[in-house]
Amino acid sequence: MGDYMISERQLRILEAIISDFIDTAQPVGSRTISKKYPLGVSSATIRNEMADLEELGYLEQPHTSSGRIPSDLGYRLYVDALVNVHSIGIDEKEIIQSMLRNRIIEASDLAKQAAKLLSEFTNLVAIVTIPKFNKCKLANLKLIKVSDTRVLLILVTDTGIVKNIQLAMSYTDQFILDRVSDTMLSFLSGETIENIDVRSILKLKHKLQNLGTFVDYLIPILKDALKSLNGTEQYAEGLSHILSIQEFADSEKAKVIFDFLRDAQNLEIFLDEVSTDQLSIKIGSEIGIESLDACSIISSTYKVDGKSDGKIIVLGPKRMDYGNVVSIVNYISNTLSDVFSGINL
Amino acid sequence: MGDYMISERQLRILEAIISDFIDTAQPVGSRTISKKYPLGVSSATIRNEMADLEELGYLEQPHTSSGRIPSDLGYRLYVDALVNVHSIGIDEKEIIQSMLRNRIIEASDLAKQAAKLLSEFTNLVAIVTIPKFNKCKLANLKLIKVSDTRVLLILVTDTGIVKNIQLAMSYTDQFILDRVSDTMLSFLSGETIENIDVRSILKLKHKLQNLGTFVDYLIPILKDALKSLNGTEQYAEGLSHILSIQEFADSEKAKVIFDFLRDAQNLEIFLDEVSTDQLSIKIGSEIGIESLDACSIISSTYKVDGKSDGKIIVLGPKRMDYGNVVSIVNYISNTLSDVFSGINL
DNA sequence: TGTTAGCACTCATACCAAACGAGTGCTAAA
DNA sequence: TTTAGCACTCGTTTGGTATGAGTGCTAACA
Repeated sequence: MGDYMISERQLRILEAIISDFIDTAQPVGSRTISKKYPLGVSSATIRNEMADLEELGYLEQPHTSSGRIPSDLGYRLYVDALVNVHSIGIDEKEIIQSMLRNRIIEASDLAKQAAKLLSEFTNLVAIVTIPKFNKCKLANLKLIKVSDTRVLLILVTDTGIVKNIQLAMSYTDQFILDRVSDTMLSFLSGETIENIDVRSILKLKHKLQNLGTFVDYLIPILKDALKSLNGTEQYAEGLSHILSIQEFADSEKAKVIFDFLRDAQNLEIFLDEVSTDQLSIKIGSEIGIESLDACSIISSTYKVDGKSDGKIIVLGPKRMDYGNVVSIVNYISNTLSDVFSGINL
Repeated sequence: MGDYMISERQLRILEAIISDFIDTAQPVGSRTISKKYPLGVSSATIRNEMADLEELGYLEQPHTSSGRIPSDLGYRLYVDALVNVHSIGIDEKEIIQSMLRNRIIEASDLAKQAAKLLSEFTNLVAIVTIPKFNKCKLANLKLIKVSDTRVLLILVTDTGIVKNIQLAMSYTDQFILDRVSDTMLSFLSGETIENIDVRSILKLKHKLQNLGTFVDYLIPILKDALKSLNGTEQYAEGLSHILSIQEFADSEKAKVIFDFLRDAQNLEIFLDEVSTDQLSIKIGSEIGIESLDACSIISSTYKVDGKSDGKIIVLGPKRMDYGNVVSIVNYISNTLSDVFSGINL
């Protein structure tokens, strides 16, 4: 990339056009640019340059004799070459830190909170997924009787993530459950969750010989339960922001986005497709999903202890404040990394 | 109620008008009625009756020389006297039964699933709350070390609801935690959550004399934690249906509803206000919330073991199929009652 | 006395042409 | 190479008219 066949002045003009369009949502004309931006050239000159920029594919004209709007390619150039990512303010940082480090203990709450912050600071839709649980190490474990037929399995990782899984079983004496879970813990503590497979559980049987039948019974249930940990949990917040965006003022258009995001099936695939780069910006057709052609997504990946990872996604109209959103995504991504990695005391 | 100063024929005409308006969303005129509905009178007669019905407050005229639309009072009469609630089909029943009785064990999943069904069958917004936790009896309790400074308090009710609360404390030896939680359980088991106050916890101290300082330390933390249980958990589904409703085609209007529903604060109050009757229908201004003036809500209460209760709410435009929605709400409400009460299977 | 036909009137909506104006492309002069 | 000027385009606004759905009222009718 980097090497665009385009003059410095053209770049400046493109920048002005896109900035203005992001502000006003209106096709922008040469006169507007020459008046509002101190480029030192007349509207006629700008007019010529705009014609060239259109020919190069950076601009589009909704109809003859209207102003220009950026094409996806134009946005791409803008994002690559022109957006400057200022760091977010100290106040925002403080809020984010306090909201994410304060009294949140469950992974799902943390993700939800992060999504909320993200959508509030950007006024856009935010989605945060929970890191795959199975790369973390087991730190604590309990089996708790919930009813005569149900048991709650609680897993705590060394990173402080808590996860509970309901098991359906008809063998629910709390005394036995305590013995089993104590033994399991002493046996599995420090193991990564993904390594807790049937084979390792089988060894448990030796340690609990007097409870052999119970363990036999428990193993397939545990196996199922651990499998259910593989799904990606995600939290979306700020959907209603879509309704405030001019591009989606027509509720038909808003509905397209809503319906896409509601369909979990879609979302799962969508999230998988989303780049696993540290930070990725996809604009309109680059997303490759027709119903999101009018949108851009900015996504990032956060790592937990450098291993398992979760995703952060902001979805908005192409006409968004890229610099601002990128900086917020970055900051929250990093914070989330830290918090999940257990650096939080 | 029951005794409306209104003739049989006026009732018939009102019914025809409201039915037609629910179908078409257009103000309905006298001629439409005389043609579409076999009332055996001419449009002129209907015209006269409509004028009377307007004077009585059952109809409104958006502007002179347009057709009539029902007033809130008109809808009220319609709902009270004219809607007939047919039972829902056997197919629907089967779907609901299988979705709610099948492999769901967590209260929150159950509520979520019920809300989903409700919104899918009605094409409207559905909200389902989980029965208030603090009227349930304590069935199980554990303290689990999460990190050196964090402990998880897990509460299980006799109705099978699981709740975990984070405690920040620097006294986190799992062996001690086990002893304390075992004693607490033996001591508090069967007590309703709301009765677990400081006084009852104080008695715990006697039972754990050798851990006196620990209990001193624990009590204020527990007190805080229990306070945080008072919130009502609720699940809303089908928000996007709003966007398909003519009344809210303007995304400004849709946003009003969205914003109201998103604000948890609002929702909490709103849910408290919602009638605790077995079944309640509120129309427009009857709701008493300005931003919902264009809506009706149909709500019901389901009981768990005749004690604690949860709410079921369907929110839609006043122009909704009341008969259908009522029957679905009723059926799901009853099913939910059953499932929650007999959750141990 | 209740019902109906007829008619004048209202008023939101559709329609259409003209005026407007923001913006362009092109040309010619600086 | 830049700029001023100008003719042209085309979506939007404007205003005036027609349309028609619907009303209220009156008078005739059963």
